[in-house]
Amino acid sequence: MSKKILRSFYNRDTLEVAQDILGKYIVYNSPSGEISARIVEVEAYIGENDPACHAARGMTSRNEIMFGQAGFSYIYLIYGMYNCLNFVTEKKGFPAALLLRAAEIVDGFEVVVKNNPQKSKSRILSGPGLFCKAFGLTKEHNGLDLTQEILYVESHDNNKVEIIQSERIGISNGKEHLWRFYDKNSQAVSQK
DNA sequence: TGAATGATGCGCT
DNA sequence: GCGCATCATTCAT
Repeated sequence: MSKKILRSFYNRDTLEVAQDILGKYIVYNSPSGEISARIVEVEAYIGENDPACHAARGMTSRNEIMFGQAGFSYIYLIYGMYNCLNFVTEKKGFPAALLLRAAEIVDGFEVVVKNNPQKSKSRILSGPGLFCKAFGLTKEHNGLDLTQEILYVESHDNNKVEIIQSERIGISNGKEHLWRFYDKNSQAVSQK
C-alpha cells in the first residue's frame, strides 16, 4: 500500500521532514519511463541564519523557490556540471530545503542506467550529483510541484529505518549543525 | 587507500 | 574573477 505525500507533510519543521522522508519513495515520470527510488540520505538547509544555506544572504533569483511554498522542487547546478535536487520545506517566506543526497533504485533501472552505464545498481544514485544525472533532472525541473504527477514522493507501509544523524558534507561553514540524516542499513549512502 | 586535481556554469563580491 | 551543497581520474604512498 502506497500513497502520495501531500503538501502538509513538507510544510513542517525541516528536521522532522528530513527524518520522516527517509525510507519513502521518490517517483519520477520521465520522458523515457517511470523511475522510482527509496530515499536513504538527505541533508537539511534551513533559513537565513544557516551559513551553508543558499538563502543565507537573502533572496536571489536562484534561490527564490526556497522562500516559496513547501512541496516544490529546488534544483540548481553546482560546479558547472552537476545538478542537485532539493525539496522545499516550511511555510511560505521561510527559506528551507532538504537536499536529496542518495537513494536506492526500485523501478526503472533500465532508464537510469542509460544515463550512467558504468555504475552498479546499488551505487547509481549514491550522491546528489549522481542522483540527478541518473534521473535526468536538470535546472529545467526547478520549481516542480511535488503534489502533481510528474515528480512526487510516496509513503509505503512497513518502512522502518534506522536513522543516523551526522555532520553535513561538502560545506565549509555551518558544520556544527548535525543536519545530515541517512539509513544505517543502506548500501547506497554516499561516501563509501 | 588516500590525496590532489580537472572539468565547467553561474551567481555573487 | 572567485568559489561553490560534486565526481571521476590520476598520482603518490
